[in-house]
Amino acid sequence: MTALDATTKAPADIIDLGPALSLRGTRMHFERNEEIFGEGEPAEYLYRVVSGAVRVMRFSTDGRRQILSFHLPGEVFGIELADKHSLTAEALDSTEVVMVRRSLLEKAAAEDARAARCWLEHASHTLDNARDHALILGRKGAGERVAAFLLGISKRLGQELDLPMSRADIADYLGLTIETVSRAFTEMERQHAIGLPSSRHVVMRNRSTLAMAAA
Amino acid sequence: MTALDATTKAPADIIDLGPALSLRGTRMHFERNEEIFGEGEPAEYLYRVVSGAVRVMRFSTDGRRQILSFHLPGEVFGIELADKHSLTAEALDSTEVVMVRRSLLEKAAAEDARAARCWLEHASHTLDNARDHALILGRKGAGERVAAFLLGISKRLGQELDLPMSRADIADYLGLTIETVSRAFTEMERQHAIGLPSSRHVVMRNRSTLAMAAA
DNA sequence: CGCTACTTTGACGCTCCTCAAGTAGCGTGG
DNA sequence: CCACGCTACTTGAGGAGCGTCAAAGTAGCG
Repeated sequence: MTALDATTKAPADIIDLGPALSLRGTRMHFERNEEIFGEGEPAEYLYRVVSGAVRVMRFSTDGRRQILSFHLPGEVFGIELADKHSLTAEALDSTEVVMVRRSLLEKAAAEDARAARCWLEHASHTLDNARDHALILGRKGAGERVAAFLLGISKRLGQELDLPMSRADIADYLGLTIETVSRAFTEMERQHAIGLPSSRHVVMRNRSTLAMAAA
Repeated sequence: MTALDATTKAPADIIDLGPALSLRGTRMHFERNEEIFGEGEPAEYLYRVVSGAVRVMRFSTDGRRQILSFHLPGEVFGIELADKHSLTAEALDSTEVVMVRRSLLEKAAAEDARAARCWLEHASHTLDNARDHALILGRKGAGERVAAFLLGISKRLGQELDLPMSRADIADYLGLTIETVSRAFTEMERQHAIGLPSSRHVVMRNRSTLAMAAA
């Protein structure tokens, strides 16, 4: 079931972590930049994006922000094992989510080994993404980072897409500054790898050029 | 049960992921720089370090290396859900490990919800470490990265320790070069934050200076 | 004792950050 | 409907930090 299917076909108030793990929850709305959960708060719920988009991030002690992931319609976030959140999640835009009490997930996992496995599978994918992210942050240049970001987002949103996040969000995701991200976008447009009819609207023109640039 | 306890008290050929999950395995020895498992290979085993140390890493397509974690005596690594490893693990030094067939773990998790939870807890800690790592790689300067590394390793090896890894390994863990890591070490010694009687032997002299530097 | 691998140190250059100015898009109110 | 102000984005100039290249120093090992 792809992200797209989830928005269109899945029942609106269900979080579906796999064949053996569907949980009923309640819908909730968040405004642009509104906090969904914050570091240190009790982790009472897990979430699925219905519409809109979400950023998940961690802060250093002196306030610098690292965005760890973006979540688009159909995607699940906020599943933690610990009682308290170690991350902060905010709506990128006016966003609709389904929230399910964590106790329901705990109960399902305790009663059904297949459900526990679905949970584990989700954690495993999250971990794999985090590892790719570390490779990007540790070993790639600015152009490569932005190319990797664009390839990742267009895999989820298609060849032509509206970015739900600002340049500042992209910068904090890629470990760069706003200006560097902006220059990379401009340069890719100049090379006809992408089209930029407006700053948030991206057309993937030459995927292989980008794949090359992402190394 | 701490890492130190595990080397001294735990039965040598047991991998212990928590109160409900102890698995018997077999010992195996690896030489310095020997591969324990490689990307793409079937993930048949999980591992615990008995003595020595291990680096776990991922490569970019053009061969650049990002070290994701180091594993010291008592620590578990190589637990994957996927059938194939997406990472490579190598011995940093002459290293003794216990290996347990993954099928045993799968069986334990399928039969006992508490065992599955232990597995999930391990994944959760791994993920939390990966997130801290992303913050370091994305948003910290060279000095801060090295300080964070030293604090992390001394938390596991004590105030006075022998680094099992080279400057090149530290550089590939922190997203820096050998030279930059070396310069940061020298600078910290100059500030009496650490002592460096030899290049691999570190004495933590002023933890709070380092904690400050790690920001 | 001499080789080899690792580490340190220095000089220089490139990438990306900083600071600053200017532009574009958009909602609000006149 | 346009003026205005706000925020986001772009562009440029200059500088800092880290990478690159080169060489010398050090330690382990046959």
